[in-house]
Amino acid sequence: MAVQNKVSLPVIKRLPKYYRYISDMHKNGVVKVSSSELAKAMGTTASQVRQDFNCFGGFGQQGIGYHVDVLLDEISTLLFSGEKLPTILIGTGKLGRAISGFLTKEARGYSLVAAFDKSEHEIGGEICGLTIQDVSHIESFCREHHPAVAVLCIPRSSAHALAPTLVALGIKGFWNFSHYDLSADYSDITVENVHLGDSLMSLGYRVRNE
Amino acid sequence: MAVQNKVSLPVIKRLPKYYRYISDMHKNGVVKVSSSELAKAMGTTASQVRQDFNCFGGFGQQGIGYHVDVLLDEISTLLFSGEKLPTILIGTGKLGRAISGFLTKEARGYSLVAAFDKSEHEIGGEICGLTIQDVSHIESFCREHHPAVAVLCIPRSSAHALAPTLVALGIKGFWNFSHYDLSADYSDITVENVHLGDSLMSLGYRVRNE
DNA sequence: TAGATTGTTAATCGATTAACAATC
DNA sequence: TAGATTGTTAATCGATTAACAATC
Repeated sequence: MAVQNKVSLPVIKRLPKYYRYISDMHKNGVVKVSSSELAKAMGTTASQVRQDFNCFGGFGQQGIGYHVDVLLDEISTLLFSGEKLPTILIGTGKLGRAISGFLTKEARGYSLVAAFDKSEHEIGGEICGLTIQDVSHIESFCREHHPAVAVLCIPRSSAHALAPTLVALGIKGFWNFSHYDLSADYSDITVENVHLGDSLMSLGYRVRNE
Repeated sequence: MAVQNKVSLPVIKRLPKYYRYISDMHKNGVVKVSSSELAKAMGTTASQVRQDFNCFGGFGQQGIGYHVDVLLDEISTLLFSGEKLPTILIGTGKLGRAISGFLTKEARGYSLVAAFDKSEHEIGGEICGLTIQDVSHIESFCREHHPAVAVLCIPRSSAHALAPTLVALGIKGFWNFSHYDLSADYSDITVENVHLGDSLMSLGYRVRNE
């Protein structure tokens, strides 16, 4: 299985949705599913389902369909295989606390290894079982522990200031809640942007104008 | 100006980013900008900038470029014109608190008018200056106050259970943090999904496999 | 007028959908 | 074998990019 030479971003972004629907089916005891059944449930087309799965080598059997457990295994492997990604949180405000709670309690494949803030008020405090460190210690921490992912819950200016350091220290992935456009300034890193402001603005536009 | 018959979703989703960059330029005293300058700053192409702006009638002057203040005005009008959207929050856990804080303090164009939860522990408490109400009162509240937007910070099962009621009560826009796929089950409503789980999974895939 | 840069049409590119041969 | 459904190739669709005439 698995040829996955350059799978396109739209396909990758659909993987979690497949994972959600197939997990559900598995929980509900569904054993076998066809591309058209899955497509109907998910609101997409059978063609797309088959094209997507075939990006990773194809998980089905001609004439039969897909075994739910095989599908779940394959997609889980794609999404979660290997070591947990050591992750640091930067910014322990309200949003940082909610997000790190989610990451440690509900997400799979990540391990929160440190949290940083610049405020005296936060440093020394506790978050997800970790002691909040002064962000000025971030460089020495990264040199020693080599985290792979950074979660940015800080304002745009701070993110802009910190980004070159983090990239130089070998951070490969950013879960970016700041409004700074990381992807514009760096290549060779992976960024998932969660721009709450952008999201609200486009929602507003559509509610008002559609 | 403004012809905007059916502007495509990719264009709409780019509006907030234009807004951010143009706001910045305005703050920094930039008076005039060409499509190629703006494109370079934003990491896109001059063609796309001009195509995008022309979806809304075109904001520039041939031979000259775009006036930053005109651009900012036009895009602000598109994004924020008219009444603030009356908005309700459902789910006042950690995430709900962070998100409603963002909506009331940092976002434009929205007005949080009520917050609901189902937990005894939350009901009667305070959030963003509002008293948290029992979610069982949501129907009568909506009949009286006609909110336009609902922010869903509740688990998937609750969202699934509540959605038909909310849609029937006339909610037009959903800012959906639950993992329930609203868009699959309803049309005629506008949904902005913030699927944190999906976001983390696709980040993980890319960090591991790229 | 000449240079610059838009607005807009045309070409390209990529993603989605349809079709069908392979095969269980 | 016949029916079903995949894997995969071909056609379509839409979005992005390029080109160029309009015009400031």
